[in-house]
Amino acid sequence: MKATLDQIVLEARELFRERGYAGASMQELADRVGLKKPSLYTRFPNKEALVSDVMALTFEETFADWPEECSEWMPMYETIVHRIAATLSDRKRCIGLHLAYGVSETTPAAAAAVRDYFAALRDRMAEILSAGVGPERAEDMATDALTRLEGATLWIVTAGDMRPMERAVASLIAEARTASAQTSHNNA
Amino acid sequence: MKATLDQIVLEARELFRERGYAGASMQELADRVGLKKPSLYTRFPNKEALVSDVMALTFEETFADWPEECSEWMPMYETIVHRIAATLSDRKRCIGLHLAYGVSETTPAAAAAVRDYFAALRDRMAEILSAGVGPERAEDMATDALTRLEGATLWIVTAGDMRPMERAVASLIAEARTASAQTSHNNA
DNA sequence: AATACGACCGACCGATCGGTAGTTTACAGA
DNA sequence: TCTGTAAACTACCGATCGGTCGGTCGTATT
Repeated sequence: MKATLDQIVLEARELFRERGYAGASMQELADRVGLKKPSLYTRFPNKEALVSDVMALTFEETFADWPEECSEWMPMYETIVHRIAATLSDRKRCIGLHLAYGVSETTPAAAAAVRDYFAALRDRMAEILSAGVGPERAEDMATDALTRLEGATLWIVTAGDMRPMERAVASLIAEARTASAQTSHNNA
Repeated sequence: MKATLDQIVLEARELFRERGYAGASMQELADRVGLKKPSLYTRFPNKEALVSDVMALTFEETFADWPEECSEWMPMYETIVHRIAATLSDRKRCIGLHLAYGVSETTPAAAAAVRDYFAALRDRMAEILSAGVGPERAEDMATDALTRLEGATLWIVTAGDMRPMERAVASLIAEARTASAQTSHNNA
């Protein structure tokens, strides 16, 4: 095998991130991994099938080497917020957001994969937050946290400005602390 | 003229919003406005040139029938936040964000148009906020407000969920009020 | 040595892409 | 009524799109 499956998925992710779903071509993916186009179709039935593998890989990477469940929630929340922000700042754009806008009803499997990715990410963050701020507020807080992290990529993409992302990270962590303090106070 | 320039730009915007820059084709735009493809090229030199017209139209629409400058800042800020949120909720996605991700160094004029659009929008919001929270905090607050509004489209696009957008609007307005109160207090 | 198989590739498919050359049509002004 | 002009048209360009066909090659099994 000239290229492993993981290499292809990694390169596909980079291509989707740069050019979006419609703008990414199987020909360029083949060129990047050093294969001819027909060889790609021995591994993937079609272009759309790449998307779910790309999202699955991205989710796994986000939670690679994840600490034990017995850890305290606040360091865990800080870690995941920092990891997401670091990836977005590093790659200059969000592959999930680009695909979310790029897929449509003509690519239902891809749309489902993107939807499930963000739902799973939100659920994992809500699970962590739940230990600190209670289960009622956790899901909304996780959703809004992703809203701000993803939204901050707008300024990276258009102007190369990282400061909105830095402010988002700082205020998310600060808000989690205050929310936790209020919850403890209410429970006391 | 079978179709006015404005009709074409309006339809181009809808097409870009749905399919992104790469996914939108001149053929489909021609079909939608009831023209043949070559007729489009009598009005626009190329596909890329549509982008700046689309963004200009969108900016003008956002500030159509804008109240006099002598108005109080808080109603003005509420109005613009509500207008942006209403458009995003209504169209289910943001044309600016879709284009921001969709254009690249191969379409520099389009990239510049999108960058300038968001910069101008942020500046107008900062100008309004400046009267309430002071010029130092205004620009960051305006930037972060757009971050949250744009980010909230993620959940509309992927899951049809409007609640994150509603929460973003509510908390933006609430934060503007508190920030204003703090500023008044400091000045007093 | 015969066989079976997965990885790979050259050549090709119909369709569509952005864009253009050359021609017709409709209408305004003289 | 004639004429100039702009808008729209038919027909086409080379390139690229996602995807497929038929076959080659190396290797592992028997």
